[in-house]
Amino acid sequence: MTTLEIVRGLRSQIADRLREEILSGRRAPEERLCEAALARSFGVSRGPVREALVQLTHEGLLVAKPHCGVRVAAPVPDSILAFIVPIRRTIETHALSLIFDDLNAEDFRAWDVILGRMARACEQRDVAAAVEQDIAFHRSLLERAGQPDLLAIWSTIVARIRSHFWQVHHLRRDAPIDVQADHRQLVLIFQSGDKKASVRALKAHIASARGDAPKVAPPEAQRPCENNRGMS
Amino acid sequence: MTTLEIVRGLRSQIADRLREEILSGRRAPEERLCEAALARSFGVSRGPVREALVQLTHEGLLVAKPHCGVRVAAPVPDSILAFIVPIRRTIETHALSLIFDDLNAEDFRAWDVILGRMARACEQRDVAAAVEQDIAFHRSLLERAGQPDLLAIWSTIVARIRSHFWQVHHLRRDAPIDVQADHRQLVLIFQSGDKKASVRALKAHIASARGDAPKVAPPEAQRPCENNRGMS
DNA sequence: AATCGTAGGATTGTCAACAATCTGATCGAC
DNA sequence: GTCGATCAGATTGTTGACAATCCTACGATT
Repeated sequence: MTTLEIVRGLRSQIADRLREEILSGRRAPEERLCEAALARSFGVSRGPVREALVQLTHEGLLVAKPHCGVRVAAPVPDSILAFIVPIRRTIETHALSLIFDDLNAEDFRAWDVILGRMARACEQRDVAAAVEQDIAFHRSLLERAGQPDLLAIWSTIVARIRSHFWQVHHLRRDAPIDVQADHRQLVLIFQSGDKKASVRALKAHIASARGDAPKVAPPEAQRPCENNRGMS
Repeated sequence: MTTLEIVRGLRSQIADRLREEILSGRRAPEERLCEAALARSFGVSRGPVREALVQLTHEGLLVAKPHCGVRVAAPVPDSILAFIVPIRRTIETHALSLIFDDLNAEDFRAWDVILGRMARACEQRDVAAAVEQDIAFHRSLLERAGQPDLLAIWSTIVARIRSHFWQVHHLRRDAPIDVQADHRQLVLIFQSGDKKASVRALKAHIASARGDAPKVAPPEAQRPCENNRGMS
């Protein structure tokens, strides 16, 4: 790790880089990750790498077997995805309800920063950055709610949804969706002060099919709820 | 770590012991945990302790601040508890639906073992053991479903519910609830082969301590069910 | 007397080496 | 020819020491 911001600790940095490599598809599912090799490639010792692997294992991107190292987890099946997206929606709308009456100028300023980064990412066709900002936006809702437990559950769910989001965007090489416009409109509704409408809009936002619902639904998977693409 | 089973790795053992200490109340909320002190008390090096702390942080029992170590997390507020219990219920009933038609003699034999341990724990007024077996029973449902992602989300939720369960039983010194009878009856219903009735029974079994709270959206429409005690 | 700066101690972050365990590949027996 | 045991190599699990950072208490200054 030659020259990187030193403020966040090697564990976090390694975890971030590995997460990005896995989600972008550069690390294939079932691939085994060797601690020593990773440590060498990052130019660090095995200690921080081990801790990062523990973390990513808990995030669901890796699976560990004692004395046998870790492997990249298989992608989340669509049936599970369809099942957990509504849970995510429930959590986020709940968080929004909690914070809505306290929203102030600073909140909207923070969202504006995120929206700016999102717009730039969309322009540059940077899927990685777009996904990150998308998640950052929704995460900010949860963080603002000040409920660490809610955030933890949300994170566990989103880690699964994120992988699917990446996967879809990686297979299809066409232009990244302009998620920025959607989110900006969402913020505008929040700004209007209409709580009910805002919750409704967020609910629709998370469920929105965005035109490209996966028509490749697996044969045996009967979707218990409406089709949707989850993220963004 | 003087004489313990050596098969599971120090990290898991340390994590288990710390979890038990935290949940039982022996470690007060906001208490700071020092790596070196823990390592000394367990008789191991700091490496495994660090990894265990990373794990418990992800489980929500600890909160970490860079360069400042970890502190025991504050207990989960009742409002959050009331919100996440229905989510847990949704996940478990979904898992039961998935596996129901595949249940075989071996599954029931495994449950019988758990029920035996649970009965013994109840007899001996061993809250710790009773909770563990209770959770083990429900976890087996998720593990049997063969969906690691579902299990991960469930674990995140249950970690929060568990702390509350422990807390309640620690404050009230009266006899532990006879959770064993409840679970045995549940298994009997499963054995009858009536899927609908089984799902309904499980749904009733998992109810928030303060009556049913918010509706969670996921798949099957939810119907009101009678109140019941918290976990178990 | 109150506040700021500073030094000491304690704690976390990181590293390189040792010990235990597993994988797989070769070799021999049936 | 197939199956099982054995052994080398690689990989993980663990350790103790070093470096960086932070918290606390003390003292100087206004």
